[in-house]
Amino acid sequence: MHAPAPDTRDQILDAAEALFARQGFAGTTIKQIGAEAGVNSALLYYYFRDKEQLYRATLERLAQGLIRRGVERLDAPGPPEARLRAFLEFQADAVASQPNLWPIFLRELVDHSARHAVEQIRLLAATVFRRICDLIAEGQRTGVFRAELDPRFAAIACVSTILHFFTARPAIGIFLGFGTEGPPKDTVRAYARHAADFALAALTAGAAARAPAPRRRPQRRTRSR
Amino acid sequence: MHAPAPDTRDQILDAAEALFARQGFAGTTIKQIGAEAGVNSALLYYYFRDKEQLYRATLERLAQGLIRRGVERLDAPGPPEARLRAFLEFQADAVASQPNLWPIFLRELVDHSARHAVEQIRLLAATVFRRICDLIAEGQRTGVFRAELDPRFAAIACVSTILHFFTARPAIGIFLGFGTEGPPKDTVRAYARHAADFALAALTAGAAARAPAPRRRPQRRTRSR
DNA sequence: GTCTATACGGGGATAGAC
DNA sequence: GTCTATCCCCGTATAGAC
Repeated sequence: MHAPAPDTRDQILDAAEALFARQGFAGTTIKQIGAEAGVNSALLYYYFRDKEQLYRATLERLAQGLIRRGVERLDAPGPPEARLRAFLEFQADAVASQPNLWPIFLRELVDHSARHAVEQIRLLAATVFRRICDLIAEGQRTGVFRAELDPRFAAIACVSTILHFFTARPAIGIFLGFGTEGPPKDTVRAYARHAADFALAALTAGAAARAPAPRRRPQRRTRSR
Repeated sequence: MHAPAPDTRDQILDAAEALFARQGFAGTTIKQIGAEAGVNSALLYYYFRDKEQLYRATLERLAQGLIRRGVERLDAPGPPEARLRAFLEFQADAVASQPNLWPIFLRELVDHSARHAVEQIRLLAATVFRRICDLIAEGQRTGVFRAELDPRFAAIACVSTILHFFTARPAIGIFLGFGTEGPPKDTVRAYARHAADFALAALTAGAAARAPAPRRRPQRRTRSR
């Protein structure tokens, strides 16, 4: 589309994203953002109506990418358990490799009860979350996942095992004998693998895995709605 | 012990705790705390050196209670899986019933990387966290829990399923079709039960549960270190 | 588009009267 | 112990020159 322009506007957005992630909305000043972006702070008011609009713009940009790539994973072909595992690993990787992603949403959750991100979260609910639930329900129908679980609760629990690790990183660093900076990269990767195993095990535990043949129950279509 | 005194000092601590939990450290003003406590804001400097010391005092008070009651649960008699389940349910209940508890520690994690709470977290590591790990290791020795899991990672994952629910409450509210205020109480309780089941299932999945009789393998001693 | 200068409000902390 | 009054700094946002 209209591709070019490593514009001033983008520089401002990048600077704002990094600072909001590190310091939160209230903790970040317009002058800091200007300095980080290499422009005068008054210029921010030329591109954005006020501090809040700039903040909302960073949230939108981040959510877009997350949803797009998350849906890619979830729509890939394959059996439910493989797709779920792939998604959980993607999620851990996304959060670990994009240092602003989770901090900024986490802060939005605790500082503003997600008030500035309702739109984005509704989108997440209708795309990523919905697909995870469908995936789990599908696994339940085919007998690889336990049927007693509420798919929505199960989806939340699966995601929790990954995200809380990053939320509580400083504390976990201490628990595991590292500093407050949190565990090093390879420990993070090891935990991510463990968490995916953990979640999958919880779903499949005692499942009618030995229920033979793919039993062809009328099976309602998924209705991508 | 020295019981009396619903002192001014305590009123200030209570007010500070509530406000720090709702608004964070930076978001709360000395004048707000004074107003909420019903005293003049300058008086805070008579009881506490500055805003930060007041903040640290609230963190200490909360951590004390948490550790004391958590250890009670974990030291109760019974088989590992029952004690772990009891602890997880206690944790959900503690966080749900003490509205300041998790918000204040969560904010300390994201706003200050737990800098003001290192002492408390070290204590948690040496008491509650350690006991959970031992509990899981014990279950692994007796064959009720899967042996492949790293007990420390497993402990983190168990706790995550509960805590993340409260962290992400506004988002989860939207996911489940409620508002940003998050799901109502009975949904929270239902999720907590589910999360405990989920965690226990992950631990016991395919475990030698059907391995008969308490098989008396040489069984290394626990070595309380 | 980008800058300088500044108005305006609010927060932490202290001095000192009672 | 508790209050009033106040100092000083810093943040958002605007006016207006270049």
